[in-house]
Parts: sequence; C-alpha cells; structure tokens
Amino acid sequence: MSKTEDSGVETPKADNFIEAIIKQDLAEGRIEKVVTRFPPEPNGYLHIGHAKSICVNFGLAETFGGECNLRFDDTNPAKEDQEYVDAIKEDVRWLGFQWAGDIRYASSYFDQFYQWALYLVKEGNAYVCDLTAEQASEYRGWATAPGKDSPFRSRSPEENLALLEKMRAGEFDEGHCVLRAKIDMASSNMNLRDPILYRIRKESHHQTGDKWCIYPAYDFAHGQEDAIEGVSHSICTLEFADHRPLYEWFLEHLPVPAKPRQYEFGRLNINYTVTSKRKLKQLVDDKVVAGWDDPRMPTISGMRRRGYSPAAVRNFCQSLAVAKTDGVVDMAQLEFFIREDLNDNAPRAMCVLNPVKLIISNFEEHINGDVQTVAAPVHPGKEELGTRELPFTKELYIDRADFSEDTTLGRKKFKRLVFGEYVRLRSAYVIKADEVIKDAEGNIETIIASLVPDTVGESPPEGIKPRGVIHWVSASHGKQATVRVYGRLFVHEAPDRGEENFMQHLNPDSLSVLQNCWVEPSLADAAPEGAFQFEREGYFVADRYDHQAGSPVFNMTIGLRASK
RNA sequence: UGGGGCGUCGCCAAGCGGCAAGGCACCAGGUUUUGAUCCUGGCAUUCAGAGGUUCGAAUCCUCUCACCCCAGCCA
Repeated sequence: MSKTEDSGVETPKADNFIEAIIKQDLAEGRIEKVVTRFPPEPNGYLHIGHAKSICVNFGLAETFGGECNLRFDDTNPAKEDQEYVDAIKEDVRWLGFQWAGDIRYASSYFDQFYQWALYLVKEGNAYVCDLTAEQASEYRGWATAPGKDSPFRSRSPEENLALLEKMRAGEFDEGHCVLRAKIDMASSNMNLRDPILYRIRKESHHQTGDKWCIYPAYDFAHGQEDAIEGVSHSICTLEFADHRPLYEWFLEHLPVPAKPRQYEFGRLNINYTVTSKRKLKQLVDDKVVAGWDDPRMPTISGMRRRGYSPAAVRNFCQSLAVAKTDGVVDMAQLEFFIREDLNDNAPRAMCVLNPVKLIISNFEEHINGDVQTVAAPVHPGKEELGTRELPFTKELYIDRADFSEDTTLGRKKFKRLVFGEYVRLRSAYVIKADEVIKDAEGNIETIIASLVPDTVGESPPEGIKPRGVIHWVSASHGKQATVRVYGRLFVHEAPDRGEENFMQHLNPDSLSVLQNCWVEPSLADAAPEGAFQFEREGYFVADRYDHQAGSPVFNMTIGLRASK
C-alpha cells in the first residue's frame, strides 16, 4: 500500500502486481522478510529508466520493512569500469536511497560460482564445449527448428573437470571453449539450449584484477547472487522473462542457500529521448554532448546537473505503474513533476536573458541618491521565507522581448511594455515608455522611460493601467551571467524507432549559451546546485561545476508553463 | 512462422461478472504585481476486432488482429 509522495490529499494507490504477490508471500509465510536488490552492471551511467527500477526496488523494501542491496553485476570486465561503479553509487545516494550493508559485487562471489560450476560438471549437468562461436550458433538452431547436440556434449565428468580446470588455469585462448549447461537443445525457449556458463576472457577485472581468466555469464550468476544474498523477490525488466526458466533451473540444480523468485515489469520509455546505455554512451563517445552528466542527457547525473531535484524524480517514478505493459511515457509527465517541485520550493529571482537598457528619466526627481532598495518576496506563496532586497537604479535592463513599438498590439495579446504605455516593473514602480534610441541599423539601443511615483507596492493612480508586469535588473548593481538554455536532445518523438539511426534525429539546437544575461546581485553568491525560479522565465540552477561567485553560470532546468 | 509478453481516453493508468477511478496533456472560465501558481468546470454510452456464455461482460469462453521481447562466448 503505497501513497503518492505529494503533499496533497493522500490518495491510496492500488497495489501493483508485485506488491500483491509480496503480501501473499508474507501472509502465507513463504518469506518472513522482503529483500530486494538493484543490480546494475557498471558499464555506463544510470538513466531515468534505472531511476524507476531503483524506486521500485528500494521502495518495495521500504514499504514492507525489508532491505534493498546495491549489487554490481560485474561479470564482464571487458565492458566495465570503476568510473561507472563510483558514478552509480553517487547517483543512488543522490536519489535519496541507502542500500543495506556494504556494496555487493557479483565478482566477490566468483569463487562460489566456480565451485558450483564444478558441482554441475560432476553431476553431469555441464560440459566443456569446443565449438566455435559460429558453430555454436549453427548448432543452436532456429526459432522453429530445434538445435542439435554439440559433439562435446557427451564428454565424461572427469574429462570435463580436467578441461574446466585448464580453462581456469589459463591454458586455453579466449574463444577456445566454454562451459555449458546440459539442458535441452530442442527447447522452444532458446535460453535453455545448453546456455553458456563460463567463457574465457583474458581481461583484468576492475574488482578482482587478474585473479580470473574465465568469467560467469549473466544467467549463471544472477540467480545465484540473489540466493547468496537472501533476496526474496528479484525484480527485473520484461526482456528477462524468457530467462526465468533458466534462473530457476540453476536454483534447482545447485545447492543454493535460498530460492529467490524473479518477477518482471515493463521498463520505462520516455518520448523524445533514448534510454539505453549503449546509445547514451555513443552520444558521449561521439561528443554530441559534453559527457554523461550533460544536462541534456536523461542520465541521473544529467538530470541532477539540469536542476531536477531527487524528490521530483522520485515523485515521477512513483506516478508510474509497475505493470507488464510497455508503453512510452510523455516527457510532459516528467516535466510536470519537475515543475511541481520547483514551483513549491525554488526561491524567486530575476534574470534578464536578452537585455536592452532602460533609463528612468525622472529618477532624480523622485528618488534620493543613486539607488532605492525595494523588497521582493523570496516566494510569493510562502511569506515565511521573507523578502530579498533589490537595488532599483536609474539604468536598468529589461528583456528585449518585453518591449514593443507596435502600439496596435492588443492588451490581452501583449501584456508587456509598449511605446507610450505603462507596465509594472515587478516589485517596483509602474513606468511608461517615452522614447526609443536606436543605432545606425535601426536596432533599439535604449528605452527612455519615466516612473510613476508612489507605485511601489501601491496601485497606480486612476487612469493608469499597466499592461502587465515585467522583470528587470539594475544595470549598475546587477551581475553579468552566463545562462545555458536547453532544448530537447532529439527532434523525433521516438528516435529509437525503425531502422534509421537514432543519431539522425538529434536536435541541432539543443543548447544555446547566453553570455550577456543579467541577474540580481544576490544571485552571484548562489551556491552550486542552488535552484531558482527566474520569474516569468522558468527554473534555473547554478551549475554544479562551472558556477562561481565571480562569474555566475546557470543552467535552465525547465521553462514556466506558457499559456496562450 | 517456435516460444514468451501485452493490448482500457492523445499519453500513463485503475478495474478481477454488476453498469468505465485518477494523473499528464488539452479546452473553457475565475483569482493574480510571474501570460506562472492556485481555483472551478469540460474531456471514453465505451474497454484492439468479431462471435459466444450470462438477467448482466472491459472483466468468462472462442477465433482474429496489432505491438514488444528472444536465435551475444552482453546484461
């Protein structure tokens, strides 16, 4: 019985099928404690799809008072790296989860796996096969055609034992032979046609170094890892459903300490992006993005750098169903949760992205000194957060998009500053645009305006109706900043689909760097990863690495919802 | 074509024989010193299709169709 994490009304969510199974297992006494695990292979960075899996696994453990392990499924040293191990640990922690006990590694069970391989050989359930990869493929048969037995299938246990020892001792070259389970070459399930247990890889492993030159295959490792750790419910994605019979075969034929059960649910897909470590790695390797944590990446570290909060990502994941349908979730659904969280929590601030100077011609007439300090709420919905001080000066910056010379523009259509008309400067005065100064090319250089006295926090006199409210920054006291604005990485809603290469659907304008932005003074002191709402624009975050007090750098997290 | 899985609103999804929840998106109003937020209302006589069982079906049966996964010494 989980609840939405939203602060709103507690809507009890219906049990998903796994929760229903767990409740029954608990009720029937089949298990006494729920133990799950999140088992990534350290061959890339985690993405939003893994975030769902993390939430499901850790969430289940939490719901039922159990435990969830973080286990690296590191059975293929050729593709793995310590860098990924470190990044994954950080991502899981950042999301807000704590694994039970120490980090687990499949590689720390290698000795046990080898003992179990010997056991299988002795029982006559496994054999060393010398078929080449191509030959093995032929022998495996086809979906409609049964495979045929390998000529090495009938080797005696003694012979197999000797051969396996030699494999382990490094006496054979890579590819020379493999250890296979003796199951059924005619099975309609291809996974049961004598699957590979061990292959030779003369590769140094990030955890075990050069201790091994043979490595267990996924199928020969996963169920046993779960058994060793006492995992009660081994949850994975749909594509492993065909492996379940094999998962169970090993648990039945080996003297394992427990019998975990595997359940599969649909993996998360989101439109306008890709969620495949292989493809994300290609984006990184081809330098299409700046790295795994580029804010445009759907990786956990990318979302972090983009300014998504862990809570928002978790809320999104919890809004998703744990079911067997595989659908494509609309990016708008993720964005809803990002905005919801940021709207509630991000302090407000002002930033002019595309500045044009505005001079208050009657500044001296109404204001003593060079600057008047006006107060603005940190968060209009949360008075308890207090106010921030803004320096109002003679020269200001407003956004070019907030001014128009076209006096025929309707008030509903353009709620900003129009030549000869009034507009409210947020938290400050109502002003009127009196004059426009242009350069030789006719571009607007400066707008001369006049303020309406006594309008800070007060309504303007009768007859003066500001078209709207615009944001501004003091030209003399504001700070210049760099703002990186992001668009979706792909133009196509399903870049994966079809035969075409997903790289063809990249959005050439997914990043624009604005270097002449102006932020209110206090923002120069923002802490890295500090999130703000730049009013009327959207949510922005001080870059985790590049933002510095002297030279502020913000990343656009997401724009405000724009109505018509 | 063999095996596995799955089809309920544009998207996600509840529903488990008693008369189609909810969220996102969208549309229409209201409030508003953010065209944001917030508030109100609208949005599947129909559940991939066709038969059948039943007083009654999205829920049971039959057939058909669609889509996804599997033929790595990847996970």
